[in-house]
Amino acid sequence: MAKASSKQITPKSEDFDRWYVDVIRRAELADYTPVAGCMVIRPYGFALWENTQRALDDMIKRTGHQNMQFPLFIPESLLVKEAEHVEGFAPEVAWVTQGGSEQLHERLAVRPTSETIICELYRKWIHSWRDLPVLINQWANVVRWEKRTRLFLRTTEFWWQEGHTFHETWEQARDEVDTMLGCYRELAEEWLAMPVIAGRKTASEKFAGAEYTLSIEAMMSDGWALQTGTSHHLGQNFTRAYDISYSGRDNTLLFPFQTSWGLSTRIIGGVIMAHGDDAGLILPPRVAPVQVIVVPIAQSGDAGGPVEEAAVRLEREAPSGVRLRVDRRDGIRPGEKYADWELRGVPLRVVVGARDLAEGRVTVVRRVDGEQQQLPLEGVAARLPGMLDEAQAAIRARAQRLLDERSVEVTDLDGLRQAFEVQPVFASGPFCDSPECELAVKQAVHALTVRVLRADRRPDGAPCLGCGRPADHVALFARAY
RNA sequence: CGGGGCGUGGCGCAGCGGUAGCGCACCUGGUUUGGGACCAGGGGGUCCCCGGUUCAAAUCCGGGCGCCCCGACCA
Repeated sequence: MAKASSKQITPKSEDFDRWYVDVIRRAELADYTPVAGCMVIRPYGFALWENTQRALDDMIKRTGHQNMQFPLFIPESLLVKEAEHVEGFAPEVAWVTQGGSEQLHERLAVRPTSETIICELYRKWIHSWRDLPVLINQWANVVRWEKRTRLFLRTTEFWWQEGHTFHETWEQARDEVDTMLGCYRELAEEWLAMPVIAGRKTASEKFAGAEYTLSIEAMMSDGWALQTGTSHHLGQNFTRAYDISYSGRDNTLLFPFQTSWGLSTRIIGGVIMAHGDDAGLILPPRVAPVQVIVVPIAQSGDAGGPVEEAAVRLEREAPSGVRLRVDRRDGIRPGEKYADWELRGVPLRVVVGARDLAEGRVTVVRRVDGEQQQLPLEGVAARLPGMLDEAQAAIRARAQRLLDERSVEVTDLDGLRQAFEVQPVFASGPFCDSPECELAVKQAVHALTVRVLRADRRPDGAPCLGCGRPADHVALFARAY
């Protein structure tokens, strides 16, 4: 039976943006704050981020990097040394001009990213080819002054990791950039169940100061693209500007090649939009703060009875590593508990009630598709890890199906136009990567962007869909957040 | 930065000259519990701010401030 509308969230199909905000606030992932454009990540949302963080941090360490921490502030003189970089970030930098009651002699930027200060410090520390490679990472918050913000996707302050490395050769930096993009792909696909398309950004979309930028792009369930991780080959642009030089193997003075790569809390927005439905979040088990919710169906006067006994048994028998919780809240009926945990995206629900218990069974319901089964209480706890793996796979498969269904091939601008007439899609087609053709694409379909030049596809001599000259790439075209 | 809209308990709104109300949420007690319960009681608001008009302003007038939505720019 339909309840008062205030208990429900806006249906996705009715208004995707409102659905998105409703889900985040009702599931208590995050909220607005008194600070314009800045959000607060609430415990449930932060637990989701922490699980994501842990998975990525392990990969960062496994690939040989170490964590460290740099200052929040960057002196103006430092920030401006790399021309393209400053120009790119200038409109988004927040400045500190006063400390206590005293005017500062030099403005301090609140870091929008840390390349510049890291270069300044490593200038002191890199002297020899033996000091290379430098492989470091920091988890930090950064500030980019945004005119228009959206929870998780674009806020003035956000949280991320930024990796920074220095290498002897261009090729080593290239390999690093590839490796880390691979980690991001693994995180997105294996942990967050979001299939992604990887590739290189066009000149207009690359990081300010980079030689080139790679990214992974995921499809949200409305067909829009979300860039969920980026990896930049910085060449020697910064190391020359910041005068990081070292003595090489042949005793000549050299500039190292540099990379940087980042993944932010934005990816949480991706998880929400990629998987969620009208009932709320659908979280992949590997990162879900609560993986299994046990709902006891209490009967009046049976405190300590068989229902509670079964709940306790599940708690005790759940294999370590399974994040299981029993919802013992009093005064809330089971239906409301179901709705509540569905909203929060918990992958599995175990319903423990007298009726099933009389036959020695419990009911297990999977969030992603509502699939329901009665299983013997005996041994059910041991089966949870397997069921969680299946749920993870089901979420991934569902996202893959969406991506497949809404991907199209195009060969000319007309085809591109037609592809977007019905609904937003991921369109792929031969592309020459000239600024003129990029503009032509943007004009052909409103708000359309070149997401990436796909790493997994070759044009095989097909003509560019913009100019007709032989294309060097297959580009992914989509509307993007 | 251009166009539009809105500021009234925590949230969503109504009231548009006579001193503030509804739904949800919240608190207490009880009955309930296999899909968002019910009954009874209760707490909570300088009606965004400043000024003006009036016997009387949430309501009318002037000026601020804040926020949201739609467009141009962006992880």
